[in-house]
Parts: sequence; C-alpha cells; structure tokens
Amino acid sequence: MASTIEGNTRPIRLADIAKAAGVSHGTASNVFSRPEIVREEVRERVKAAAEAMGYAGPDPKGRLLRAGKVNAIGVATTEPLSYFFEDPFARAMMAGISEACDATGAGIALVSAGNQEKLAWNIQSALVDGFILFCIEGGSRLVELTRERKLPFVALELGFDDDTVSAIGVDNVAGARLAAQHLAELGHRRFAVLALPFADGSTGLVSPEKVRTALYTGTRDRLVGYFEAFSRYGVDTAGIPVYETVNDEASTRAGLETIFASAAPPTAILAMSDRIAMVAIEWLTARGIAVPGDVSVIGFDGVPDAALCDPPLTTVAQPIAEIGRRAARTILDFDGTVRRETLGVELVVRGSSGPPPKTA
Amino acid sequence: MASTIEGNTRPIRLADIAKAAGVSHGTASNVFSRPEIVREEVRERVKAAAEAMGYAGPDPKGRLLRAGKVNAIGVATTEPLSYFFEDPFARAMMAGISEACDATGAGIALVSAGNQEKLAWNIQSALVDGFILFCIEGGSRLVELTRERKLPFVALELGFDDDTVSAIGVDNVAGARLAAQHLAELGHRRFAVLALPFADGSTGLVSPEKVRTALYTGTRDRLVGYFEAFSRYGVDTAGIPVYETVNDEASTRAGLETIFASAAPPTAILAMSDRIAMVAIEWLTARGIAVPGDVSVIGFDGVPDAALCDPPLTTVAQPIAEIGRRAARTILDFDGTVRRETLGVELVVRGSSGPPPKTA
DNA sequence: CGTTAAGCTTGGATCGATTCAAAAATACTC
DNA sequence: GAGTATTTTTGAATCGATCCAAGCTTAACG
Repeated sequence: MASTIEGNTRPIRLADIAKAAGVSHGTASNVFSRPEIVREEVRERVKAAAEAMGYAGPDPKGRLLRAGKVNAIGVATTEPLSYFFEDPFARAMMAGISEACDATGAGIALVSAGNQEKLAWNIQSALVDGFILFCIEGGSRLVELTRERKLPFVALELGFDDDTVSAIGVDNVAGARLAAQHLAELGHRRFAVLALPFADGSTGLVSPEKVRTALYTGTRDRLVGYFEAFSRYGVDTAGIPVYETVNDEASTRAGLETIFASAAPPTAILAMSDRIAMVAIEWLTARGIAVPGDVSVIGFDGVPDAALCDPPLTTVAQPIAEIGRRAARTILDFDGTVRRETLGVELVVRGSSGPPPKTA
Repeated sequence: MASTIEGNTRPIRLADIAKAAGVSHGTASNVFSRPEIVREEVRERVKAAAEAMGYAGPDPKGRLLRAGKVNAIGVATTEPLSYFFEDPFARAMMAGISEACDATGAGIALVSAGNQEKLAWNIQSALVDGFILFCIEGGSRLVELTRERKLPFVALELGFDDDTVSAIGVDNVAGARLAAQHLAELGHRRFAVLALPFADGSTGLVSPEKVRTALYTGTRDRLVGYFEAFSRYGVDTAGIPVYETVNDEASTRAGLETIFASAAPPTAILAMSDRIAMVAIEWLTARGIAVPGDVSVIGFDGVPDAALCDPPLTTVAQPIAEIGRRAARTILDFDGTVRRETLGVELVVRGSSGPPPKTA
C-alpha cells in the first residue's frame, strides 16, 4: 500500500530490502532468483522485509540489463497496429507465432507506427530479442531498418532475393502453377491476373519490364508460375492483362474495372491473394456476373475466411500457421546462421471455380 | 558487418565509440539523444566512429534502466496468446487499443501463458508501463497477480466490485434490460438465459444463491437487467432457466440441450455474449428449429461477426473499440488515480429476433 | 582440537546507457 | 586585454538488478 504513496519517496529497490534485512544485496538477490541456495532463516527474514516494505520483487528493468535477454520477440510491419487484429492472413500467421511463443513462455511485442520516422524509432527502441518482419508494402525499408538493429530477424511472405536475410516463405512458382493449371484443366483460355505489388507504391497494368525488375520476387514468382502453366496449355500469355494492386479493395476494384472494360473479358481471374479474390467475387456478383458460372476466381493464401465466403473460394493454401511457428522458432532458437525455408502449398478446390460458360 | 562476427568480441558499447572518437561518453550520448547540443564537428566525428565500428545506436536495454519508461503497454489474459487474434471480441478491443497506441507511438506487449505459474512469471517480468487486463475466466487471479506488480492497470469487461482497481466497462444492467424489453415487446413470454460465468470454473443451471454471490458482477448485472425488464412485463422470472456457460461452444451446447429438454421450451433465448448467441443459432438451425420463426435469439457484445451470421444477430452492442481506446489512454495518461468508467450500450435489432410463433 | 569439506554470505564488478553540475573553451563587449 | 556571457564538454553519479571469486561459518571426523 504505502510503497509509492508516502510523499515522494523513490521506489523501493532490492538494496533497500537487503539493508532492512541486514544482509548484502547479493544475498537479497539470491532470495528472489535462486532461493534454494539461501539458508531458510535468512530467506524468511528477507522475504518478511520485502513484504513489510511493499517490495514487489526484482524490477525486470534492472534484471534485463544484466541478463541481456528480453524473452520477447517483436513482430513488425509498416501497416498500422490494427492490421494484426484485422487482416485474416496476419491473424492466421500470428496464431502460429503465438503458439510457438506460448510453448516457450516468450512474449510478443507488436511494433508498428503511424509514420515512417516513428517506425524507425520504434524498431530502434523495441525491447525484443529479435524480429519477425511482415513484409507487405515497404518491405525492403523494413528490412533495412531492422538490419540496423543488429538483432536476429526473419522476413515473412515476400521473398527478397537477398540471401543474407533469413526468410520463410512458400514455393510461389509451384503454387501459382497449381492455380493456373486447375483453371486451364477446367477449360478456361481467357485469363486475367490481379497481382500483388511488384514494387513500392504503384498500381495499374503491368509491363513485362516491370515484371523483370520486380522488387518483390514473391509477386514475380507467382506470375512466373501462372505463365509457366499457361504455356504448357498453349495459352498465349502475352494477351493476359496483369493488373498490379496494393492488396486492398480500392485498387482491386480499379483493376476489375480495367479488366472488364475489354471487348473479350476473361472467364477466369487469378488473384494473388484471397483478399483480392474475395473483393473480386463481391464485385462480380454485384455486377450480376455469376461466379463460377460466368467467371471463375481463384485466390492465393488459404485464409480461414476464404472457406466462408459465397461461393467458397478456390485457392492455393499456404501453411500460414506453420510459417508463423517456424518464424518464431527461428528467432527463439537463433544460432547465428541465415535460415531460408520454403514450404509447400496446396490447391484447395471450392466453389468459386468451374468450367467456363459454354457461350464463351 | 564486422560488429559481431569477429571472434568473441563483446558488442560495441557507447563508451567504445566515445573512446574511439576521443570524447567523453557523456558527449557521445548527447550525439544520439540530443544531437543539437553538440558542436557539428564533434557530432560528425562521433557518428563517423560509430559507423566505422558498426555501432547501431544506443542499446534500448541501457536506456530503459535510466529512463524508467518502456513506452509499451501490456495486454494480459489468462487465455492463450492466440486468443488475441482469434476471438472477435478481443480483436475488436485490440483494434481500439492499437489505435490509441499508434497515436502516441506506444508499443503493445501481449502477455499470457500456457500455465498459471508461467503467467505469474510473465506478468512479473513483462517490460511494460502498465497493464490492460482481459478478465475472462480467472479474472480475479489476474488482478491479484497484476496488483503485485505495482504498475498502473485497468480491468476490462467484468466489473469487479473492488473500487480500488481501475476498470472500464459498460452499463450491463441497462443493456440487459434493453435486450429483455425488446423480446418482451415482440410478445415473448417464455425465456431462457445462457449466461457467462458467475464464478470460476462452474457450469450448469444456476440457483438464486449463486447469482447473489456471483464473483463476476458483470454477469450478475446482466441477469438483473433481464429480470428487471421481465418483471415490468409481468413475466414470472422464477421459471426462467439460467444456464451458466464458460462462453464456449461445448458448454453452450450443453446448456441448450438442458433447456430444450423441457416440456415447455422457451421461445426466446437471451445470450450474454454474441459468441454464445451464434453457437445457439447454429445449434437451433441444425435441429430444424427456425430462428427467429420458432425461437428468437439475442446476443450481447456487438462483435462485427454478429452482423454476418445467418440470420444476422440481434444484439446489445458495446462500444468495444472505444473501451479499448479508453483503456489504453488510462494507462498512457496514468495520473495515479483510480478511474472507473461505464459506457453506454445500444440495442441493434437484426434478423435473429422476431415475434414468437402463433402456436406457442 | 585441528583439519577438511560443504554450505552461506559478502561486496565489488558489471550490464549500457543518461543526466547534470561544474569545468573548459569560445565568443563578445568595452 | 580583462571581464563577462555563452556554448561545449567532461566525468562522476545513477538507474536496479545479477554474478562470482573469495571469505566466512558450520558440521563432521579422526
């Protein structure tokens, strides 16, 4: 009760307890951190003194400096903090991370910020043992910022071709191939791609140059996978519109407007995320275009929500939680080496894909 | 590059670069924390030395000890960490908390643990300036644990009658009254209540004694609200079954089994959470009982998902995000006083409630 | 009773920074 | 050029603990 209330007395330190109990601070410390090596009588005396003075136990701030380990991992993104609780992909990932952290008793610190400057500061000053980076937009900046900190970190999602950074991702080429193949086998021949960002801050129809110089290799790889499969089915990939979105509703809708303004609109849409795919389904349905009757839609990610939308989304499922678990483990068991893992993906066929309309 | 790689050299400290640059560590510190007060030439020299030695900037661990402020708030619960990303109520709350934290640049540390012992330790050792407590099950334990820590904290959701702890919640009596009144006005006269926990670790039909001695006053208040409204409409409250759940699927289903085993089953169900209500709708629908045709269901909370289920849930909406924002502000602007806030709620009528069947 | 082993305690060193009063350097005034 | 004002820099003190080598007790044994 009295610990902080009586005037401006500064908070009680371990040293104060030691003095009150008539032991050295070393012994007092032992009472709390290794009670078994302190004689019972002394231990009781110290504990009684602590109780009497309202001492809550060693302050983690002090302990931290000595121990050097925070026992928490930071999860950083350039999106606002609420992203972690609202975006389905992020949530599934966080569930995996949480699991690994729970298992070892580690905590999670969420790092983000309204503006770039604050983000830099927050990354500089986060009390964590390492970082997991959600590389959405501005991913490369995030990596640079974090590298500065000289703590272990692992990048998620977008593969940076930089082999010096640990990263965990999926086989984007294979996944995309699966998606395209599925549609081609259903009989589709006219496609459109709603892509994730190739580079920071642009949207719109994408030129082959842009693809070659893509900053985000994950996006490029998915496109490569789509095109590989198409080639095998004799589809002319040159005619396929590829529209770059920023994985949000507005840019996706803009992409759809553009794509369906064409004289020969596609009968199948390849979306590089479930988010995009679900917006597409909504947009199409609202226009009276039947899914999958008139147009099939296939996503990428395999977020839980995809199973619940109407029609349920056919998609390429990543082992999202597993990625999260591995990312957390990479930080928790950090051994100084760069670790790059690529996990497999799985085609999940649901209701949003079917044969093309006969009339087409 | 070389900072950590060359053998076992211990990491570079601020003092090292001070020596290298030929200035005192005081000056070196100023270069980073108050660059404007050091002469440009010196500043450049120190920065160059830092760069050359691969010094990433002052270690937050050291800074922390001196500054005393972590600039992060802890959010604690007895549930596993994944709760924060999966439960709709928690997510909506976290979104509000995130917003307030983003605005001031504060971080969020999630605190939880697999078992009770670890939880105690994690709360003891979390590096935070204060706690927001998600008081679900075991709420009182969580409060005790946190009180030990002697940091500011605020309890969410369940009102503890303990006036010494800050808490933010809603007017449960008024909200419950709204719910019951709505059903009564639709013409219902036979009700059942699916309640939240009254005390730790029990489920089943609830006796009046139990209600009187309820540990969770929030649960009790909602019941009081229901009954108040019923009395006003001349409904005999003695005959209303009140089944205590632990806000999960299993206990809710068990409650429904019990309730509908009756000879005169209710025509309306009052659920104390949207979670319970949604499970109820699913259970009823699966039994071929029409909602709201045969039985009306009303929830409590107003989570976003409630608008999306089929039929959309009629419920009493709490200003969840606002509660989160205020809780965060309470910690961030802590002034040493106990703050207890009660916010208003709102009846949201959707598709799950309607007049009772004619035949009943 | 002296010796040895084992168990406890001690207090200085350390973790990595920030702060602030005082000293030093520089600039300015007459 | 002395005197004063101003800007910079210094270095000791501090934040709150943990660690560990060395010293001290105590118990046991011959």
